[in-house]
Amino acid sequence: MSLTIGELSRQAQVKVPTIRYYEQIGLLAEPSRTEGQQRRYGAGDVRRLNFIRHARELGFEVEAIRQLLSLANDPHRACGEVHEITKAHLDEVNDKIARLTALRDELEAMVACDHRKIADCRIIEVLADHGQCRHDHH
Amino acid sequence: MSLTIGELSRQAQVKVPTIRYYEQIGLLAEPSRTEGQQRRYGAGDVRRLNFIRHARELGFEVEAIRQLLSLANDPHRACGEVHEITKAHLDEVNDKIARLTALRDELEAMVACDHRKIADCRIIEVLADHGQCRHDHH
DNA sequence: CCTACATCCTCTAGCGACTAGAGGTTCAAG
DNA sequence: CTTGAACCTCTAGTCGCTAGAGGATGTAGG
Repeated sequence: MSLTIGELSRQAQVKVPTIRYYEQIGLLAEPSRTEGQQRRYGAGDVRRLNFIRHARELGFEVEAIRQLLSLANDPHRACGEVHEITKAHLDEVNDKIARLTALRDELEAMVACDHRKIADCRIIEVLADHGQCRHDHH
Repeated sequence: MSLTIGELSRQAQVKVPTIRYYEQIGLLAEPSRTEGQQRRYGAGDVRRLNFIRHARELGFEVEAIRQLLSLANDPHRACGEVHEITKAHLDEVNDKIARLTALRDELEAMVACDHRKIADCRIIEVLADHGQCRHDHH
C-alpha cells in the first residue's frame, strides 16, 4: 500500500504544502520516493500525520509535538514526561477557555445592542473603556 | 499633557516596539514630535491604544480593528457594520470555545492516566486516534 | 553648564507556522 | 503515445509582532 502526497493529504486532512513543510522541519520522516522523486507514503504516515494534525488543532506547538513524537517511540519509559507536557498544556487550555468565555460574554453583550436604536450602540465604547477606570474601579 | 512613547507604553500596556509597529501599519496616527524627533502623545492616543489592545486581546485581527476604528469616527451611521464585525467574531469565538472544551476533556482524561501504571498511558493513543474513529465516537 | 545614562530614534532581520507562486517533471488513464 | 492532473524544488510572502545594532536625545545630579 502506498499513497501519493495528495492521497495522504486527503486522508489526514492536511494540505500538501504543509506536509512538505512538516517534512522539512523534521516532524514527518522523509518518505520513500519513486524513480521520478515523487513521495510515497504508508499507513504509518497517515497515523503520524493524524497525530500531528490533531495535536495542532488542540493547540500544541510544533516543538511540543516534536517532543511527544520522540517520546512516543519509547512510550513505556517516557510516559511520565508525556504526562508532564500534557499537564502543562492542560493548564494553558483551561486558561484559554476562561479568557475566551469572558470574551464571549462581552461580545454577546456587545452584539445585544439593538441596532435599530443606533445611538445606543456600545460596541466601540465597550472596547474603548477597558483599562481606563472610568467608573473608578482600579 | 504630553507622554513619551515609554509612558504611553506603560499606560496602555502595549510594548514600545509594538506602538511603533502600529504606527507603521497605520493603526495609530503619527504623533507630534520634539525637536529631536522623539514622539509625544496625548490622552487621545492612550484611549485609542487601549481600544486597540483590548480588541487584540479579544482576538480581533488588525484588519478588523482598522475597520472598527474607521467606523468609530461615524458611530451613528456605522453601528450596523460594527455590529456585524462583532457578530462574526462572536461566532468564531463560540466555535473556539467548543473545540477547546472538547480538548480539555480529552487532556483531562489523558492526565488522569496514572503514570505508575506506565503501560496504560494513553496520551499518545488519544492524540493518534482522532480522525480514525476506533471507538466509534463521532 | 556639563556629564551621565536612561530612553529614544531608525533600520534590518528574525520568529512560528504556514501559504502562494514560478517553472519544470512525472505518472497513470485513455 | 499523448494528455493533463498532480507532482517536484525553490523562493518569497503572510501576520503580528520581537530583537538587535548603532546612534541621537533629553533630563537629573553635580
